Amino acid sequence: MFELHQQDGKARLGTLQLAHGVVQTPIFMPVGTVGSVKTMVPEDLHTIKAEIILGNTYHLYLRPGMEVIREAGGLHRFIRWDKPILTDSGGFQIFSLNNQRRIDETGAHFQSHIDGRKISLTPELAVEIQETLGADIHMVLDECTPYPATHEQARESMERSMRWARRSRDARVRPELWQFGIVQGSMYEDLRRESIEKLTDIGFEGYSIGGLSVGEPKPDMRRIAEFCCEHLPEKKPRYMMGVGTPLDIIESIAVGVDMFDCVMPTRNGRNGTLFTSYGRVNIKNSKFRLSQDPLDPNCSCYTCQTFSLSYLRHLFMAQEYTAMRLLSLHNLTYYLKLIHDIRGAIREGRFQELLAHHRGLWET
RNA sequence: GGAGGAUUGCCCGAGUGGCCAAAGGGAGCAGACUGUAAAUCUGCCGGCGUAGCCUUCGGUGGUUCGAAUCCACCAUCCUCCA
Repeated sequence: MFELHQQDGKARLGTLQLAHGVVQTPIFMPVGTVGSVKTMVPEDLHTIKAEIILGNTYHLYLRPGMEVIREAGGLHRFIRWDKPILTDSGGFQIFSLNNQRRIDETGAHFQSHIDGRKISLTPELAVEIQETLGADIHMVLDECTPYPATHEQARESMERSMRWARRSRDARVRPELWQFGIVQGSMYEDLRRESIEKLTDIGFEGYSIGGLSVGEPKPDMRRIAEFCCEHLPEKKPRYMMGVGTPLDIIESIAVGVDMFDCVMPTRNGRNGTLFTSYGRVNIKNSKFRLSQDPLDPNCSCYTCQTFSLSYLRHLFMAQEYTAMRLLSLHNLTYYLKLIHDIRGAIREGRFQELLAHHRGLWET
């Protein structure tokens, strides 16, 4: 169940009681698409206080395949992560692999990015896979509507996603595992509203806001996030999928979002961009060549407690695996510390203050 | 002593009369990344604020309307024969 404990403005403090444990909200969930938060092992994730991580239906279904995971006794046991897992349905792959898939009423038909073979993902199969994985929370199969979309395109796409949501709900056989519906409707408030009505009529344990951060201007993203939160049920968790930057997360919490996931801390870490208490850092910059300072003096992570900027830059330039691991570790630590600080600020009624600080820090 | 071959921008390397400030790669510099086809991708990379101009392809001199490209000599390196 989801318990709402406290609010500061629209920012909410709550807990999710899931099959594999309790999760505090707001929460940031590191992304581990193929059964691994890239470069991290479970022990690292425990150290940085990750409470729940993501997996992906499409990727895990293709490789290693359900036989392997069933044999291991589910995804948790397979990857040795005993805390909650949320899985995405493959809906985002409909969006990101758009030139090698076909979509019709039955579902999405992909050409595998691994070996080219054809695979079909229906709403029912996506549920079956995710229940086999044993995800504490799984997503209905949806179409992440590309941006820009005309009102008509957005309506068609949203309505199909809503029909799929119905089928997904009907396909469920393990009620102890949560299932979230996903709001679509692009940048159109009437469509978003309609989508919310359809989903709440069906009834889910929580609701995701999908189709954002797909190239739209920031004001649109903020507007739609706020609009959705105003119309979603108060007593259910709200998950903004795939978002985002530190500022996106705080701004979204400010309008009432509870859950987030994003590849940004891990991918940007691997690509040399770091999030710190004083803003963004590109570790490649030559100004760090001789610096004996830590990456972030206000960070408690192993990377910042141990190594100099000079050494981290060297590792990155030399393309050492260690660089990717240390930088991912730092970024994830930053994100989880951020969310922890946000919770504290909500609890103590100074969320607006924290929000203002981060606007100043990132809006440059 | 003789016979061949080589010398290109930070490095490697293509280029054998104009389409060459000179392919390509590396290094370097800067940027991007939002439910992960990502240890990926983009831009810059002789000088001058651009159009354009200026100085470059071991050195010097020459041939030519025009030379990194042809000729002569010099320098350095490599291979083979004595």
